[in-house]
Amino acid sequence: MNAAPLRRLPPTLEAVAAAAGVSRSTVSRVVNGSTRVSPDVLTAVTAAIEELQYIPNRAARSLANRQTMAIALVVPEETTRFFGDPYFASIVHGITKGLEPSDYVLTLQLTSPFSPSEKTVRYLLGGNVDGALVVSHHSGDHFLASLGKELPVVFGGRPLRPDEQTSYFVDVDNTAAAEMGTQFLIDLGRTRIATISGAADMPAGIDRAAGWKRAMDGAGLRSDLLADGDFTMAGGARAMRELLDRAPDLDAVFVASDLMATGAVSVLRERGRVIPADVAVVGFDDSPAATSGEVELTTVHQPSVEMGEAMAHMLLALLRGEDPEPVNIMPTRIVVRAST
Amino acid sequence: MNAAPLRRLPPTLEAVAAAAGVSRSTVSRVVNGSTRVSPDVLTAVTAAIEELQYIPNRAARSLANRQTMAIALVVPEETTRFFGDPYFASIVHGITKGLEPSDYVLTLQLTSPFSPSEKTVRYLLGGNVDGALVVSHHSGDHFLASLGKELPVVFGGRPLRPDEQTSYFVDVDNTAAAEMGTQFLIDLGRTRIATISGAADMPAGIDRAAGWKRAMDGAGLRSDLLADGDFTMAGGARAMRELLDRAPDLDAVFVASDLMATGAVSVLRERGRVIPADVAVVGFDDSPAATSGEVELTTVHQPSVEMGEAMAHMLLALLRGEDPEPVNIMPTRIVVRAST
DNA sequence: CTGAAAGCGCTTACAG
DNA sequence: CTGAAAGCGCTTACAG
Repeated sequence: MNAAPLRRLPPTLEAVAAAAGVSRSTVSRVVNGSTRVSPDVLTAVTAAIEELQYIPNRAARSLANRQTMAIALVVPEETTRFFGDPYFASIVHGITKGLEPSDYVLTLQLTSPFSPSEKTVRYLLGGNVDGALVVSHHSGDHFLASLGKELPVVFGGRPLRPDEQTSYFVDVDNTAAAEMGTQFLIDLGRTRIATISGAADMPAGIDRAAGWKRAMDGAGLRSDLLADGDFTMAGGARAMRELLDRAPDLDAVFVASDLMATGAVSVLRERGRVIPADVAVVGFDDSPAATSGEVELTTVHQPSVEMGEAMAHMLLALLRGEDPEPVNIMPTRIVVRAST
Repeated sequence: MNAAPLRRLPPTLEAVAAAAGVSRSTVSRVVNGSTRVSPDVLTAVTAAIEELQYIPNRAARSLANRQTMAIALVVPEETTRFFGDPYFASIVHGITKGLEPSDYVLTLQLTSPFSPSEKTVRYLLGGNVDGALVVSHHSGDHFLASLGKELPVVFGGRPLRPDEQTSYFVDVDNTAAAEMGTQFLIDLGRTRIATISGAADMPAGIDRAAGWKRAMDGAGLRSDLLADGDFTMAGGARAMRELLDRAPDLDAVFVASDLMATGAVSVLRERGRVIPADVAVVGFDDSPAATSGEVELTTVHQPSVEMGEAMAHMLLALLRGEDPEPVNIMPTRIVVRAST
């Protein structure tokens, strides 16, 4: 007893061919946009397709031409973190936009940040997708880079180890961008500038901390005030408390993500600091978090949506068999708001 | 000139059969867990599969048995909203969990909240998925309900129009839950209780507003203070400002989502109200937003993760050809924190 | 319990 | 420009 309703079987290529009075080969050609079809045949076939509401069977097509027309969106993050940081929203938005004009669909693979689940690996290597996009603050692990020979993969964010030359990725120059953000604070006359960094095992975390240090060193300021905020709002708050305890006299803080900055701002106000009079704050990302908190944040803007699009375009190029630049570093800039 | 590297073709059923010295039928049986296989053959085949690292070709399998082993996650929301509200994170987390033990993969379809894109419809009806899960505050539209005959669909949230009997969905009793949240405020002795509702075109928005009104009416209190917050943080802030302007004397507010409550709390503090002394706040969801803001929120807890899981289970049952209860209403409860 | 054979709905050289 | 035919890698009655 199968409760599923019986459905009329969808029309096949065969049916269209019969309706149009041509062979299946011909229908296949028009479906796939081949030029070698005479005008009248084209018209007849198009009409038949329209009339029968024909939609090609994806499985049959995949089997025949060895393409799945699917792309995996691999997210090695905790679900809550992935959904909790607006930065990801922008990236995914960009990816969706970039893939829109193509016929590829996106498949979601939420997996552990440490090592991909067996199901994910099997899925990726089982010929279920034509390529993969990896989006994560952890993506520097490039755990899939080894699969680069098996499957075209594009990462969001540089590889953790520079020797992984095989990787394709799009990123910003996090070090230079963080240096710029910190320099902005220095130019404002601040001298006791702390930083709240992302986790030390993530390239974005490492590089932004390095950029802060470079600016501080360059200005002859002490770079002793660093606390790890782990790219979460709660972590940002925690780090801010720690920094305030260590250095009640700090007059500025460069925070490696807007989300963490939101947490930091709460703590600063809780402790009676006026922003920016007492403490100036510069964030990073220019995500919606920058403008949705208690104080609108001055921040280092990175073009997240465009980065997602660029990832999609790079993968699409790879899938076309082209040879795109493997590294795309996009520009950043400072956006000044109320927190400085 | 195709730049894509040549790859060794993956092993097929045929290869495994040869290696194990049996027919393809037999290998197919063990791959699919049929019981009608003798122990020694089972051992031999299993060994061959292991040795060759055989992974069944999904397209071939789909073509033969007319199952895609894919489920669409349809999200009729703006990308930023989808990613901006932690409620969705929990639902998707639950869905992922619920699908984990199965062999189904999840396909992501971000689409317009108003009408599904043509690409989405083609995808869903083109035999690319075996079923769909629709997650959205707008899901009451049940725009896909009409496809219910073509494709098993499970919604998060009740249909907007009660006559859509065909729908499968999981939800909470939003009216009762909102009434409970409001009653909690009444029992605290508050009398001038406002509400910030979700949008009026979404079932969750409508029902929670109705529940608030029911509690107010039941207590003989005036239910004149309602403002729409559109389920966003910014909307919550806007609504709070409006309510405060209209009724500076309000002493409590029931907010239809924690995310909106976060915005409302900011405004209340900005306007010098002490929470909960001057104004008590009750949210809805018990999402991470309830505890990540300036004040930990008392809120109506709904089991979002479990709801996602329930959606997955219901769809899986449908796909098995079973006949599950079409409606699953899950329990809610009050969680008391600092805002009351 | 096991195998031979047909069939799922396409694409793709190969002829013409 | 068009068609006949083989083949993609499985599953599934049907025999035995």
